[in-house]
Amino acid sequence: MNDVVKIEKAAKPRGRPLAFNQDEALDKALNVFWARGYEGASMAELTEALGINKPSIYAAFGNKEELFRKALTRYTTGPAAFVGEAMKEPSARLVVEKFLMRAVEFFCDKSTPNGCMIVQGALTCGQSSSAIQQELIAYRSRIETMLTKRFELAKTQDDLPPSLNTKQLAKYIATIHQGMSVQATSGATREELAAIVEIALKNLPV
Amino acid sequence: MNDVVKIEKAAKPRGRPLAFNQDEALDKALNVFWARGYEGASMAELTEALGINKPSIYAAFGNKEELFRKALTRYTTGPAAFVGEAMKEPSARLVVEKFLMRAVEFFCDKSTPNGCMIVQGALTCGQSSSAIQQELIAYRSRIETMLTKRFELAKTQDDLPPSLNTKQLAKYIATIHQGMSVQATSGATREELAAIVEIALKNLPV
DNA sequence: ACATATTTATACCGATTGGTAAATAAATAA
DNA sequence: TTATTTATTTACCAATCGGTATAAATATGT
Repeated sequence: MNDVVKIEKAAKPRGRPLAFNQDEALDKALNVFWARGYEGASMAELTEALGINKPSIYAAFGNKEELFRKALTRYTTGPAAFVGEAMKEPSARLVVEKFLMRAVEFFCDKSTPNGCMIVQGALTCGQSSSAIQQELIAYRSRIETMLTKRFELAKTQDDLPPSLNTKQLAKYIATIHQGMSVQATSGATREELAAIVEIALKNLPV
Repeated sequence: MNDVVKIEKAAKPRGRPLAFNQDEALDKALNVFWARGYEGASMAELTEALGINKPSIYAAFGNKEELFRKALTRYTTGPAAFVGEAMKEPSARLVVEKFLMRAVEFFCDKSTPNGCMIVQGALTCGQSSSAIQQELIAYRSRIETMLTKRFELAKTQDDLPPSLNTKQLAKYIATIHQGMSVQATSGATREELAAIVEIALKNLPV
């Protein structure tokens, strides 16, 4: 009975209701961080983009660092979720193909900032941002690990030769990915990057 | 006679002599900008690294932007001069090989910051730094143009097939280069990057 | 109606940003 | 020696940085 009550109770919040949607605000913050990087995005620009005042941002998201982390999570689970999806492709070649081709579309999508937030979010920065810098390095490393593990799986499926150095191949793919992110930020077009992927795919061992 | 006088006159400067060597100071500034990027390097950190006071820096180099530009010129004509050197190799393959292999050594040199200053100097930044950002994009584009022209030359020497899209190949090489810069900044080792170059070189058309 | 809880807007905080004015120090020219 | 020129030091500038105290506004609970 208590359980029922707890479930039924829709828990109407007590005080003044939030005047903004948290997820929408996070999306707007994401766009600013994505385009400007962690340090390049000032709280002033963020508040303007979110359309809410600073104290509301701090109440809802903590501080700038936490706001960035929450935006980053929304990035990986939202627009950048294709990375995890690509790993599920049935062959190593298809995994790489999907990963890189989807990345090209993603980097050049005109409705979002160019390039990858994880690559350019804090490549270089002042001492005060080294925590974020290290976290982004860890994110990048994680993508490489995903590729490595997927290639290891492919080995057990006779999809890749047993002699293959999977870490090396993963790092090669990651390097192409990161390089294309820089290219996209510098104005490279979808067609140009697609041509790069085509070249890069030529020397896969399958 | 006047000419002789002009030449002989060693032009002893009139007032108090500079207490520091401009080139050495520029080298120190270069190291800070290289490691931290344009925005990540504060004037406070720069003055400390140079060991001279702010007014002396401003008197000698103008402002932060000009100091960065002068450091950048010193970078391209100094430690990064191998890029131009590589273009002089006798074949397209050797050009690419030298360019990428030297870049690996360069990015991982423990006596200098990791990665490439032109790639990470201002990939993302606040609005106020967009001039520097654009200049670095132009620098990157220039490297690509150098490669493209070198490949065009190779075509005339029967060193590359006439059907080859030289711009595409140049962009592919530049993408590897930029990706490796990101990797080096993230802690990749010389051996890891050398392995990437080896893979990348496999699909050259020669 | 009144107390309580929560969010809002305004105005502000100290620290740091890039940049400089003013005075002193060290050299040459006369 | 004295005037002139240039570089140094110290101290400071307005603007911006990330972050917050305070009080008014808006909801629910009783």
